[in-house]
Amino acid sequence: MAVAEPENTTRRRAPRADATRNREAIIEAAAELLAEQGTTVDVREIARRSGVGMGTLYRHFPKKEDLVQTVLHKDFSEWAESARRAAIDAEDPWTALTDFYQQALTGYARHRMIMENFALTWSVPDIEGIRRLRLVIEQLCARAGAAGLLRPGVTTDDLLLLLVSLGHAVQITDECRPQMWNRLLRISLDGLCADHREPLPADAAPDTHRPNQDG
Amino acid sequence: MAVAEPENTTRRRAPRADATRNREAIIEAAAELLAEQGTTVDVREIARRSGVGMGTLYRHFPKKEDLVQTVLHKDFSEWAESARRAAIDAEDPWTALTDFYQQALTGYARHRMIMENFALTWSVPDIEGIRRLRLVIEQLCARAGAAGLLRPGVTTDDLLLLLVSLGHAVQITDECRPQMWNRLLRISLDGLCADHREPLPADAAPDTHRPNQDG
Amino acid sequence: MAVAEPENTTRRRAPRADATRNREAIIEAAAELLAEQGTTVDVREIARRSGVGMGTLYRHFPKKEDLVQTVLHKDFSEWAESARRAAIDAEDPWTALTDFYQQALTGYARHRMIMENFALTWSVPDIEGIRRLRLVIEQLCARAGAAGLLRPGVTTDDLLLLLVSLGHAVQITDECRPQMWNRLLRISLDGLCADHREPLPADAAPDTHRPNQDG
Amino acid sequence: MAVAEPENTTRRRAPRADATRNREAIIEAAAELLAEQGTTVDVREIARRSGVGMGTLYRHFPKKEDLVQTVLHKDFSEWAESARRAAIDAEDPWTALTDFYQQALTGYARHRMIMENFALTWSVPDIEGIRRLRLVIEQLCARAGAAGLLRPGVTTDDLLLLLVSLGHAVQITDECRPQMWNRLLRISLDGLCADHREPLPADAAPDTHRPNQDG
DNA sequence: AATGAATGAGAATTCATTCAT
DNA sequence: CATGAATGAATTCTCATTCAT
Repeated sequence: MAVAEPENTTRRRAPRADATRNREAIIEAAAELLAEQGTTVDVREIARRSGVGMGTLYRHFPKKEDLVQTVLHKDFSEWAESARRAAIDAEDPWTALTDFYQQALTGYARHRMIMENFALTWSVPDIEGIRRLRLVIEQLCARAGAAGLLRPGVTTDDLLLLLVSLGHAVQITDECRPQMWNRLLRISLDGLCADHREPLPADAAPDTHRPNQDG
Repeated sequence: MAVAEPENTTRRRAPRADATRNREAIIEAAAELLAEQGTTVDVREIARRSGVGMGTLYRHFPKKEDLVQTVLHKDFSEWAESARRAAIDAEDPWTALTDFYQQALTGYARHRMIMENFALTWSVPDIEGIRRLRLVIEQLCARAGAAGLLRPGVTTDDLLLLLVSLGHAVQITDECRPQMWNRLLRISLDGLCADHREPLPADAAPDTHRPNQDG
Repeated sequence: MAVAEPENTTRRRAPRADATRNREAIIEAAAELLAEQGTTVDVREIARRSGVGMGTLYRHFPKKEDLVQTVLHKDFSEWAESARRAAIDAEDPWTALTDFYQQALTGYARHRMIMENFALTWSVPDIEGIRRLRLVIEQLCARAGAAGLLRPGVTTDDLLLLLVSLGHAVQITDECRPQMWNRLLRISLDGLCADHREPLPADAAPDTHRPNQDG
Repeated sequence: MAVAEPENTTRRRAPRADATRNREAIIEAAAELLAEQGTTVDVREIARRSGVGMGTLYRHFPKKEDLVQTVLHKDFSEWAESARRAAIDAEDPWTALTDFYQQALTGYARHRMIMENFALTWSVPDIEGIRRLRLVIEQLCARAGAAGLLRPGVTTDDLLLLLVSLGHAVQITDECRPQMWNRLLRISLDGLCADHREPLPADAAPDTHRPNQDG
C-alpha cells in the first residue's frame, strides 16, 4: 500500500479519467447553453446541466471567461475543420471554393450566439484559429486564381470577410427562412468569378461600375 | 433673427420645458452607452451621463427595455431615412441602388451594438421600421428591374438580406480596416447586375454555375 | 385696480374656495385608497385620484402621515358619531347598548385597513377621538348598570375592548360571510347581561366558573 | 450521554451541516423582525441579524414572500399545537375548552404582527394550518356539546371566530394592560355556556333577547 | 396657489466567485 | 478532488419629498 505507485497500474476509482469526463461534460453543457442564451448565461446553470458542482467547474475553468473561450475555440476549430475537409474533397478549384462556403455556412447556424460574440464581445478570441482558417482560404484563393477562375484583384481577406458576412445572414435567416442565404452566396460567387471584365480595384468603390443596360 | 428670447438661454434643470430636454439627454446618453457596452449597461450610468436622477430616467422610461427600444427605434429610423434620401437623390436606377447601399452601410458603423442587438436580442423590435425600409428597397428593386439593370430573379428580400449581411461586415471591419467592406459591396453588386447570362433561380444553389475558364 | 382690496369683495377666481375643494378631494381619494391598499399606498396615486398635483397635495399635508392621520380622524369621528346617534335614539338602556354595537360594527366593515392600522401602525392616532368614543360607552354603561340590566363588575373598558375585538371579527368575515359576527355579538351581550348569578370579578380568569350541567 | 461528538462543537460557518443552522437562524431573525416591523422589513436587516449574507438568505428563500410565509406557517403551527395540547390535558370538556382559549390567547401576544398579517395581508396563507386548528375546535365543541355544557346552536365557526376576535384584543392590550383580555374571555364563555335558557338561533340578531331586569 | 417633473436614498433580487467539508 | 453552500457587490426599480415654473 505504501509502495510508490506505478503510474501504469489500473486504478478504477478514476483520478484523471473522471477529470477528463467532467471537463468534457462542462464544455458540452456550456456549448449548448452559450448557444441558447449567449454569454450572459448563469454559471450555475452550466454546472447543473453538466452534472458537476460549482467547485469542479471552477477547478477546470477559474474564470467564466476561460470556459467561454474554450468553448469558442473548440466550436470554431471543429467548424473550420469541417469546412476545410469539404474543400479538400472537391475535384476542381471552383468547386472547392463553392463547397467550402457551402459547408462553412451550413455549420454556422449551429453556432449562433457564439459566433456572434466571437466577433464582437469579450476581448479577442482565438486569434490562432482565425489564422488557420485564413490559411485554408488562402490556398483556395490561390488555387482558383491560378486556374483563372477567380476575378483578378480578389484577396484572401475579401473571401474571409465574405464568409463572416454571409455567416451573419445565415444566423438571422436560418430559423425562419432556411436556405435563403444560399441565394446571397450565389450572387456573391457570381460577383467573384472571372466572368467580369474588370478586375476588382484595390479601393473598389461600387459606383465605378455600371451594368450593361438590358444585358 | 428675432429678439433674443430669455427662454432660449442655457439654464440647467429648467422643469417643464426641460422634460423634453431631459428625455433627449437620456436617449442620447443611452445611445452612446448602448453602442459602447450593449444592453448590459448599468441604468445608473445612463442616468449619470445624461445628468439626471434615476427617478427622472424611470419617469420617462418605466422599464430599462423601454429605453432600449426607444433608442433602437430612433437610431434605426434615422439611419433608414438617410439611406432613403441618398437613393432618391440619385439620377438613374442603378446609381440609386448603389448610393442607397453606400449610405446605409456607411451609417451602419455608427450603430454598432445597437444594430447588432436589433437583429438578435430582446424580442422583436420595431417591425414597423423594418417594413418601411423594405418598401424603400422594393422601389429600388422595381426601378432597377424595369430598366433592365437588375439580374432577373433577384427579389426585394435578397436585397434586404444583403444589406444586413454587409452591415455585419461593416461592424466588424470598420474600426480596424475601414472601407474594406466596400470591396464586398462591389462584388455583390456585380453579382446582382444584369450582365449575368443566367437569371437567379428560385432555389439557387451556388454550385450550379461555373465561371468561364480564363475569362 | 391698484386700490387696496377690501376683504369682503366677491372675487370669483377662488383663492380659498378652491383650496377647500382640493383639500376635500384629497381626503376623499385618500380614504378610498387607504381602505383599499392600507398605508403603503403610493402618494402619487392619491394625487392622481383626487385630481390635484403633487405640490398641492403636499401643500395641504406636508407629510404623508399627516394625510393618513387626517383621514383616520375623520373616518373615526364619523363612525363613532353614527354609533352614538343610534344609541341616543333607542328607548331603553339595553336597546341603546345593543343598537350602539349594532351600528358601530356595521360601519366597521367600511373602514377595513384604516381601523386596522388605527390600532397598530404608525404611532398613536387620534387619542381625542377615542376619548370621545369612550365617553359615549361610559354613559351607556352607566345607564344600563343603573337599570340593573348590566352584569355587575363590567367596566367601560370592557365594553370598549369588546367593540374593537368584535370589530376585528367584522373585518375578517364581512366579505365572505356577512353578518356572521352578529352571532358573536349576541353571545357576548348574553355574557354581559345581568342574568348571570356572579358578578365579573376584577381579575376574572375564565376557569373560575363552570356552567350547570344540562342547564 | 453519548461520547462527545466533534460535530457538536460550536463552529461558525460550517457548510453542509450549517445549511440547516443558517436556515433556522434566518427564520428566527425573520420572525423577530416581522413581529417588530411587519412585512415591510428590509430583507438586508434579516440577513444581517441572522448573520448570513444576502445570497444565503435568497438561496433558502428565493422570494421575500417565501420567507414570510414560512415564518407565518411555523409560528402558526407551534401556536396552534400548544393550544391543542392544553385542551388535551384537561380533565373535563368545559375545562378543555377554557384551557384551549387560555393557552391560545396567551400565545397570541408573541405573534403580534404576524398573526395580524395572517388574517389580512398578502394572499391567503396556510389554509392547511387553519383547517387543522378548526378540527381541534370541532372536537372541543362536540365534546362540550355532548356533555350538555355548551349552549345549543353554537357552532365550530362561532368558536373559531371568537378565537380570532379575542386574539385581536390580546394584541392590542397585551403591552399596555396585560390580562385585560381575560375579562372579555370570561364574558364570552359565560355567553357560550348552557346556562342560557334560549339556544343561539341560526341568524342571531342580538336584540331578540333582553335580560331579566334586576337579575 | 397649483402643477408635475426631478431627486436619490432605499429595497428586492441576481450571480461570479470562494471556501469549508 | 468534488461538492454546493455562502458571500456581497452590483443591478433594476420604487416612492416620499422637493422645487422650478
